Amino acid sequence: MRRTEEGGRKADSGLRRNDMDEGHTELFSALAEPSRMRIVALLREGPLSVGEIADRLELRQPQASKHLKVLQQAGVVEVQAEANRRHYRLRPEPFREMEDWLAGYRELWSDRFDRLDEYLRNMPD
Amino acid sequence: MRRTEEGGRKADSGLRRNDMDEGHTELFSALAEPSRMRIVALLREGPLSVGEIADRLELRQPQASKHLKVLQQAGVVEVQAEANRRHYRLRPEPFREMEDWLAGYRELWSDRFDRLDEYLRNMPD
DNA sequence: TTCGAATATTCCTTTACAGGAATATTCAAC
DNA sequence: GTTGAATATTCCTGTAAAGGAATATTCGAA
Repeated sequence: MRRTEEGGRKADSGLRRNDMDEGHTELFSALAEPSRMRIVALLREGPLSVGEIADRLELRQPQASKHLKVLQQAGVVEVQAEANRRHYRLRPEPFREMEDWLAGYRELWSDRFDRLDEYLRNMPD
Repeated sequence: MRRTEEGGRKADSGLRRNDMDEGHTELFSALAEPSRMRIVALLREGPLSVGEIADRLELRQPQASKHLKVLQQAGVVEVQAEANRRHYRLRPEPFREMEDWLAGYRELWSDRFDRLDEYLRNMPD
């Protein structure tokens, strides 16, 4: 099969607000794997080729490719072809999305919520 | 087996800084499941019993219990027993941890980094 | 046009995990 | 103690996903 260069990024256009919570499962799933987490951490330093990633993380090349594919489908990384090499880099979007998602829980550790929490905890049935 | 009430929270005391990235895989894994994500979203409103959670999300009770167990082991929720009922509530810690983790990537979407990104993208080999 | 490097893909096997159904446990009330 | 409600656990089964090994594809260079 001809390899398509445009990247398999899943369409993220038509997300209604209610789908958001479930919509992040692919992202979390992609990050819920030690090797992929290490890849993401490594790519913080900048774009790297598959071989470099495999070397630095002591992964076999096929596994590195597979993990990168998963990360790409989740929108975490994007690829740029250059001759034989593929340079993978982090995409900022998923991190922004995660930040937005997290924001919905930020009241959890605010002082105000801590007091409400305490209140409910001691509430009689 | 006797059910222990103290909760199976995984020890999070001795985390060296280098384990952090991999250390979050359990958390991401717990959230990488639609039903659990919905449970977490639901618990934002406040503590709920297993039955209430199962009802509101149209889950069967055993599945609800299982998901809550996973969430508990990941430290996402804690339980408070009250007679027959178990009241599950969100714990703020994992959200704080995620916020910290995310902070390490925040430069990704800063203006400064965007320019660096652009620079590297157009870099000759 | 053949070769070697870089990367992707396929096939296979093993393991983790989710859902369903049934059952066990715990507790309060009687 | 027996019962019923609330919850947890076990067993089973299907499925998705990860790693290993082998192979296919692509490209630049000789």
